[in-house]
Amino acid sequence: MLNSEQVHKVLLKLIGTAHNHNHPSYAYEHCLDQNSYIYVKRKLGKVVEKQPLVLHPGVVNLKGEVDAIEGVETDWQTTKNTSFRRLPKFEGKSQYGYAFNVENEHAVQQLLSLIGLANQSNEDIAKQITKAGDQVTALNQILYGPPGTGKTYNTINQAIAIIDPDYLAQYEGNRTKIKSRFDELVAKNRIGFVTFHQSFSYEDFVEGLKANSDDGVLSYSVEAGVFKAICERASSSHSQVVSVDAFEDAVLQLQEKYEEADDRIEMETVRGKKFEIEYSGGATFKIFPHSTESTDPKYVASIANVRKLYLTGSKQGIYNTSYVEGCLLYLKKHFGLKEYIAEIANHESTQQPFVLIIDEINRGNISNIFGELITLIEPSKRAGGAEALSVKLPYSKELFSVPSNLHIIGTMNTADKSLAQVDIALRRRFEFVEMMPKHELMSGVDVEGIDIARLLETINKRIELLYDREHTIGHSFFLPLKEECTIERLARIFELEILPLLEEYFFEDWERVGQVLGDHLKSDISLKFIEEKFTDASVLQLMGNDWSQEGIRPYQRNNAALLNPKAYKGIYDSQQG
DNA sequence: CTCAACTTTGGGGTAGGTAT
DNA sequence: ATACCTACCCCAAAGTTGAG
Repeated sequence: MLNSEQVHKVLLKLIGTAHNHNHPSYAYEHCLDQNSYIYVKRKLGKVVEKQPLVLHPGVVNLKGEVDAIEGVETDWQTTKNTSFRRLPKFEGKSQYGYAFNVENEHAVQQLLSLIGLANQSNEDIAKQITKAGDQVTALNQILYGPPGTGKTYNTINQAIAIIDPDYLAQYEGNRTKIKSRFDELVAKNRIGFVTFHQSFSYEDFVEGLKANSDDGVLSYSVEAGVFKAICERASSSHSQVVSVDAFEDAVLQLQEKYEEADDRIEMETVRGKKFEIEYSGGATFKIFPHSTESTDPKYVASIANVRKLYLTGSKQGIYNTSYVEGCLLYLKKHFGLKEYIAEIANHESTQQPFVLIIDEINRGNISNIFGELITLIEPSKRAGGAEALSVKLPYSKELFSVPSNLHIIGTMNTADKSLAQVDIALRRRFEFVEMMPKHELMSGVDVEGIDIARLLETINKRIELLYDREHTIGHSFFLPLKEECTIERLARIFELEILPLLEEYFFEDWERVGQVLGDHLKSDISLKFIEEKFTDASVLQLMGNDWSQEGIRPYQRNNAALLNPKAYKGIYDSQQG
């Protein structure tokens, strides 16, 4: 059984000390939120043993639930010891709460969460633990695999997994939700997205000179590239950018609200004093306290000071503190501005992550694009790392380093360039994650009797045999069939995507393309996707009897087969031929 | 628009009183 | 002795002023 001092300590631990510096003589007051208090009995210089914890009279509504908690005991008699001084007097008399015995900290915790003001501290801790657990994702990674294996698609998931794992967990599988969150994060500059190509250069990626013509006078300015921009944002921010953004956002909302309302907005100070504000476009809000006679705007709350108070929490050097504080309070209450202090606490350990997605990373010339910065990417050489390194940039002459909260996700198409050919510099610095076709994703998709999963699996097995596994075909080419399950769609996919891809893989070695599609096993010629351009008869007609040259046998696609289900079945089932 | 120096206000904490 | 009340003091917040 806990006595008054122990309960008090437990509450301090669970709720924090923020609001309980003022205690009446007969009780410790603990503030749960703005309108909710609980008390612990208190005797000066002594310890109260019996039923030290006093809860709001309203808990009686939760009688059943409270009784169910183990280690909590009450006779449901309102105590006369400790009045709820925060509650208005009822018919001229103080209101009293119910007194409890509690067995241990856990019991107190359960009581608190029952009152509805769940001890968020615990939830937060739990969240942080899971976050830390998920945070094993490498700083630099490249998703590689054959075309159509959903590499780019997966970078979106990865990026959200890094930045907002809770969101991903919540909406796992809900593509539209995830995509919209992704777009939102891109808009907020938390995620950067670039696609490399042959002519992508250092100037685009890190920094370059940009010519400005000002009335015919040419001048040059250094312009930051994608990479430098996101690095700066990631490092300068740590958490500030996001919070400051949230703050500016809230202020903007307030200003807009004022415009719309076309009238003063009423606010309250910390003590509940009412005052109204006006905004006339400047850097301050004009204050009109209710309890003052003067009507001209004598007082102002500068927005800069509201921001300062928000960021530092210190009232030092801020004039008209009461109103500045009131404004901030209003922003928090009406525009959901979150506590900045809390954010620092949350993110100091797990800095806000940023993500740069580099699509087709192998298409760019790595040493041209990264230049000397390639070393800075290494986790150990990041800012704050063990062997932190920085470099002076050539144009701006600024000292530059890569922050450790920037994740880089690349995608690489192994059909373009096999892994073995990849720039050594990249291989050393990135973790490579293989993405292979997942034919099982297509299982159950049936187009006029064609088992798409089997079809894909068989094609890929043949390719592996004839070429290698890096030139297989991804499942995503066939994904549209899940929506539109028709032979016409399948024919389009083959005609426009699969066949061109195969032709490219095999350098127009048509015979092999045919083999991949099982044409060699089909006895019915009309089912072959690739047919000889000239029949024996026409060769005879064109070239005469003596002509017998091996090897040169032109092939062409047999478009008729594309719409024949049997032709597709023949790919994996030789019985069909 | 900022700041410092001021007065006024009112709520918390306390001691000590009162009722039980 | 305990439970509760309350007058009063103190101090931070609210409000004021004038100068820069």
